[in-house]
Amino acid sequence: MQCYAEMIKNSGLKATFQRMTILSVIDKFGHISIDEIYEEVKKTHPTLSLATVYKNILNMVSHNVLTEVPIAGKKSKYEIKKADHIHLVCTNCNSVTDIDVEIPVNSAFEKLAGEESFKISSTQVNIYGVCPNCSKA
Amino acid sequence: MQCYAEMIKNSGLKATFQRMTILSVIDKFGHISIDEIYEEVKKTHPTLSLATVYKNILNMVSHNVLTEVPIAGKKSKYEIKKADHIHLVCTNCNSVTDIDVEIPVNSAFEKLAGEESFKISSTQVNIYGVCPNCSKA
DNA sequence: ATCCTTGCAAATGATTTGCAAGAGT
DNA sequence: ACTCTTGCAAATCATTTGCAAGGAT
Repeated sequence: MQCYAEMIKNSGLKATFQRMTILSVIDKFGHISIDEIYEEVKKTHPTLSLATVYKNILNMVSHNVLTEVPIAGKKSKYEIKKADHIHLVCTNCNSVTDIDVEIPVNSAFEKLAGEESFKISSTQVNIYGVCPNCSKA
Repeated sequence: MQCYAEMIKNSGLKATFQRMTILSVIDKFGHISIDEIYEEVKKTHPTLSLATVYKNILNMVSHNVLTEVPIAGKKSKYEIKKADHIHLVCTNCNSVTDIDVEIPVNSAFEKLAGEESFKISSTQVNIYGVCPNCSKA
């Protein structure tokens, strides 16, 4: 995840300072909610407004720079777009971890969807439970 | 899905008229958002308040009568709780359909989660795309 | 009789919008 | 230069809360 400016320009948006700052925060945290992004971004750029964070997240999601990760009972988190993968969601500490393998089930999904004549565009898999860290305590 | 009163009482809640009405609407529609529930419920019971719908959805989710289905870019929908299964989410008409098979991947999930020492409590799979109806048009 | 639940209205929180000034290409 | 983007404040929308009255067990 080297060049944020390129990612943004390639999507058709202008590479503003605000967007690059937001992207770098998301990249650093992996999965993060809008208000968390704002809190983080404020530390280095106190004038960057919450409205700007909102506008940009929406914008970058619809331009395929970011992906929304909706989570039951919580606010959505956002991540930099990459191939579909599995999320481990800790219901205790609210952390989200990627499992970086191909979703092992895409063929099964396609078969199922095919039976229903459903045209797949993307898949989203959340596994809820307790992460190793929280299990200890 | 015969006896709403039983479902509610078994969960430890009182079987009020409002809860049974809400449950029957969810049952009828399968997957439905809070404001849609309210609109529907108002038709037969105009005095049932939106606050009551909110309170009861939250309550029945935490008492395991309902399950929240979070959807990227949309408001969550709610369904009557049953075994984990796959949702086909149409990004065109916003409909949600169940695929009523065991999630074909639970063993794969467990293996993956096991490698990470992650204790699974539930899984949530959304497949986004275009449903047969919308494909025609 | 007791405790839980409702409905209302108000409070809070989250998100969106309009617009003039400023930044990117 | 031109167009897109920002920041602010206000507007809007979504959700939660407190409390007195009513309902379920």
